[in-house]
Amino acid sequence: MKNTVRVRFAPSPTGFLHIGGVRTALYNWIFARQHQGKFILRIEDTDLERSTDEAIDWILNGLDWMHLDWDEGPYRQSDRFDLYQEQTDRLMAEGKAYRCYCSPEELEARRKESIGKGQPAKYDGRCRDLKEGERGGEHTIRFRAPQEGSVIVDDLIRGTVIFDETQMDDLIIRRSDGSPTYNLTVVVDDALMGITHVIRGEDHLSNTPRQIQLYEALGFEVPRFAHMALILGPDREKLSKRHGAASVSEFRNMGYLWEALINYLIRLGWSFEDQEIFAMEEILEKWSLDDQRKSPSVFDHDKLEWLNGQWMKLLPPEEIGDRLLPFLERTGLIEQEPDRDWLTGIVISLRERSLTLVEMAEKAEFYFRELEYDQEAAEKFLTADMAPLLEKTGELLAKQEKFAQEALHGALRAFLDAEGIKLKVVAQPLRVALTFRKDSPGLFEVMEVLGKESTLERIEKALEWIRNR
RNA sequence: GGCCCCAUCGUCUAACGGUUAGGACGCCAGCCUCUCACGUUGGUAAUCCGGGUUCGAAUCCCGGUGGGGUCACCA
Repeated sequence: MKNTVRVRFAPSPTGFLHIGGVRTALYNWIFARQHQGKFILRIEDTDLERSTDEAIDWILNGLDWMHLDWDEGPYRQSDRFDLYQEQTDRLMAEGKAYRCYCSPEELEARRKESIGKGQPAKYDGRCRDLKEGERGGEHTIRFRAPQEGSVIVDDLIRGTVIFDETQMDDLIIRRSDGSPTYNLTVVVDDALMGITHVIRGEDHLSNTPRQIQLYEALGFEVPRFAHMALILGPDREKLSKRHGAASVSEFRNMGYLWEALINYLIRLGWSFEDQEIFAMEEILEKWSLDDQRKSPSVFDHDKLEWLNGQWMKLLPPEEIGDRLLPFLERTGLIEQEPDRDWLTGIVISLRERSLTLVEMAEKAEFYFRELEYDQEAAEKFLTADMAPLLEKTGELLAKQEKFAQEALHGALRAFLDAEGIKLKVVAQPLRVALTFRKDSPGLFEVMEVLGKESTLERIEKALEWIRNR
């Protein structure tokens, strides 16, 4: 029987959950689900200086919001230092690691020197073959990397990548303060946790041969690797905060739906026929690591926005209503739970004209309170010669029993036909009266959501405004 | 600079030796229409360059060029 698939997402908690990070998590999550495997969350916080609990919260919340749940963890590497020490001791005992007494300053100086001479900036092996007691004091521990031959990375996305071992550095696996470093911890944990597939960003590809050396030195089975092409900013460099929004929480705050974000991310480097819209169930069915493109992708904000607009219409309006609530609260439009049917009506009227929840909340404002008239709109449409028609329309609406859009539409149409007036003529003044703006959802939708009382009130208010101008 | 990866419209991508090089976002125009949108129809726009291999190359090979990643007591 085949080993069950075990994959992991292993972020370091040194900042917000980056969009590239969440894509890595997404790939791993999907891969695990597709193979009835386990998705493990591991926090790589060996750098005690830079790791914060706050950042762990951001990561957990971000994954949570993206609906990427994990089966094990979160493990924290800072709880596992003993394990790394054990393995380091083993390497030392077997002569596969050694103490290095070179200070950071010393190393820096020698690095500069060799770069100056056009040599590769690798550790020069100064302490590699020290005799007992030759140097002393504060020291790190370095892995004695094999120096001849080559390491072959058989990558699921990139194919066979060959690295020359003569290029390989003796990397530090334990700092002078006794803490373990990334390249050791990642190998030890992936091995001990039984990780079968390491799916991560291409920025880790060059780490892979050194990690393979470590797996072999430790006698661990080497997992399969898959290095996915990176997401780039508009300047074609690795996407970062420099490029504006780059964290999950920012997208969330900008009113994006997680479904859209996932949909967007999965289409980077992958496609299925001419399809653009993918729900998670469909992704699980159709996506495959084997189809993943090797070239990096530029993050396109416009396309994400379009996709979000699609998802705003795709999800049930009740659901969008739920998601909209925090944004309405944020702008002070509601203090308490509004009537759900009413909220749903608002969503239905706005979902075809809002690309994000933020935009929807902004556009919804007129439903909640009376606003200042848009100056241009009022001047153009709330004119003295429109007053009589507006007034008659008000009277007509006042007579309507059933304040539903079809009925209202029919009634007004009949009235206007009898008078020989086009709907167009009264539509704009009416719109300004009801919504204070020159563009809005359909008039009759607005009336229905607003209700008879507010509708008549607002028409009355507009008439008064005309009289006073 | 060393090592590694990558290369089709501006962007995301399809075409896995034979297509008028397809779709999507964006942009432009028409239609729809009570406004704005949505929708819809059409348009704009690409195989980085040079050599091979082949009857035939976006596709395979080689070499350039270009872009990216990585070279920490960060992960």
